[in-house]
Amino acid sequence: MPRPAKRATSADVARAAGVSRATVSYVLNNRPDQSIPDTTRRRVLEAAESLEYRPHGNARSLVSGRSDIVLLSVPDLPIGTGISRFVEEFAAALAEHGLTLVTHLAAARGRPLPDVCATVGATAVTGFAPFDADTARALRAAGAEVVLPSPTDVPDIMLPIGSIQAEHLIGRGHQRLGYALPAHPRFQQMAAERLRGVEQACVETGLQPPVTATVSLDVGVAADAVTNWIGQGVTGICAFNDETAVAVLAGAQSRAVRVPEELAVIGVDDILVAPLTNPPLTTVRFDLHAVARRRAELVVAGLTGHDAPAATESEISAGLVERSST
Amino acid sequence: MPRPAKRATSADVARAAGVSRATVSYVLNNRPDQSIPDTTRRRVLEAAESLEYRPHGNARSLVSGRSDIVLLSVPDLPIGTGISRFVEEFAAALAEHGLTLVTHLAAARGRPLPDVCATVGATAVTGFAPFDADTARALRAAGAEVVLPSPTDVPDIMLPIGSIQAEHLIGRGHQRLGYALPAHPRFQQMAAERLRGVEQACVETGLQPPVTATVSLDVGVAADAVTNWIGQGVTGICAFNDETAVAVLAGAQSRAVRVPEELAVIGVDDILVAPLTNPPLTTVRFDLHAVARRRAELVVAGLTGHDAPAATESEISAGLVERSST
DNA sequence: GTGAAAGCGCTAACAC
DNA sequence: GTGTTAGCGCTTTCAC
Repeated sequence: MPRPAKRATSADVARAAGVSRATVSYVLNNRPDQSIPDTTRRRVLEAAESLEYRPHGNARSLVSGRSDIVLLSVPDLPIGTGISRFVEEFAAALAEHGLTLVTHLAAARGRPLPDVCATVGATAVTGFAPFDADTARALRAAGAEVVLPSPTDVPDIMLPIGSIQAEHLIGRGHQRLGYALPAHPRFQQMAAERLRGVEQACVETGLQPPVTATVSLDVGVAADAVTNWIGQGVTGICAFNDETAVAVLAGAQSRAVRVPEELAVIGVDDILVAPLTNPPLTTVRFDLHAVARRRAELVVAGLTGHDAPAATESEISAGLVERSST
Repeated sequence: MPRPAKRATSADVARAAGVSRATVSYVLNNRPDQSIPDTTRRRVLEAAESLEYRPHGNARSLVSGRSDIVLLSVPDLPIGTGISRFVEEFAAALAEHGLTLVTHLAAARGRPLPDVCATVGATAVTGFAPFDADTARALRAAGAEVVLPSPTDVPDIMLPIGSIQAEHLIGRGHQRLGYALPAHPRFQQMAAERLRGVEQACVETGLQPPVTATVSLDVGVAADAVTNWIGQGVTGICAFNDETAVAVLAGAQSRAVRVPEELAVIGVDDILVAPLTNPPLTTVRFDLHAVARRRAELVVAGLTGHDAPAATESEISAGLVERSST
């Protein structure tokens, strides 16, 4: 069978079916307000099928003035976290609503976000942290109808991770906590957020604030931190993430500090190797799948003008994964 | 200053500058074949600036018949690998050529790839494994000008990982190797590929083929595998990836098998915790950055019709990261 | 050097 | 019920 070199257009289908382009459009979009006889409908459908016709998204969004593209601004963090998982889940969730995800690395290289927003014609733009007022305005001017999260939104991906960690440790009887900060500069903001949660939990329980230390992914550095913690009577460590927690574990081991008897450690993320450390790492895992779905819902809600269904508490919360390191 | 509610169009700029839309187009696209007086040029530029004008990518590609969108089909693998890193690097590399990356999860959920290709109007489609003839044809019919890798291409992301691992071990005097396969079904194909590299290296050196075992991320399972390997005189293990390698390490430790004296282990990926294991994990790291750039070059070359510059050997190769587990 | 006009593929009023 | 027409924002001959 002869293959059309170029992709088929709506006009090709119309010609093949012996109808007008309007009719093709009606049939293919299932317009309820148009009643098309079954025979015509079938002819159109068959023609479209045999020509392998697919509507041209660009042209369509040009006329509707609204694309189905959602832009995600990804912070240029060192990898190993759940971010990529989030991205994939988010893309899948959006796809179910007929939306297409485009990610943009918010690194120095590459064009500014509003430019990208305009060139891809994004209808919605979202990121991990709220956009500042200027950026948000520029994004709107670039054509974005929905910009999330806004500064007033409780960023729904910022779960009370720190509190969960601290409460777990406190519930186990620990009276003096330490916090292991990551060394990478890009993580500082997120780390501060989580540390705040730990501090809050300490205050509420009448404990002193946690003793912080920056722990790079180096056994020596971690070992020194451990020694210092022990010296200050700290018995439980909340680590920024699992990698940092593994470093603390390694540091403790190198100083012959027993975990969890002398020092309990809790991480965040439940990375694949978490059950394989010695002892197996206790950690906080948040359900990226649910968070991503939730975010997709918010985007869709913003686009349709409807309110987003209230988030089910359990849907977006983080869960403790207890193993033997605490 | 009054903000335009809607995004500015080329016509708005023309009006503000007191010129025609054509002139705006010439100025903004720096058309060399048109000589525009500096005063006019400046007026246009200023108008565009003050209106925050950004060209509308959709409309542009509608007329040029070619979008700047590259579609990446991502296999639905369990995360923790370098895939996400590749995606991010790839997106950045494409962005430098003015191309936009859209990723699509090749999972069951979601529409078939050719559909997605057509709706986003992708000019190029690429993936990790070659597309079969039918899919490739459908993609072309959907408007893709470039489809990579083709079955005849040597998939440039499939580096000779297995060989590198095996050669390292053999170079250290190991005479009998083991291979630790991952448990996850989605990894089987990639694992088979790497295993093949190990087998090949063994054949070339006159060794017996490696003793394979499937090692899930469970200490018990790994421990049994270790015992079995030791029983068969195996002294060096190539693991499918670092997570699997960490499992082997844990298994060895639980059976009091000393690493690397009794059993050497080498992984792949250089995950963040690799230097933190006990002993620190030797691994093979491939430069995702280079691989991604290379892939972007291939796409651009295909689009422009030029030949891609030959890959510098060192550019796309994988590198050994020696640590004390071998 | 600059403007007028056509047209990319599609949808939406409005005729017939 | 279906076809005709206009136009989304942009680029691009082709006159002027």
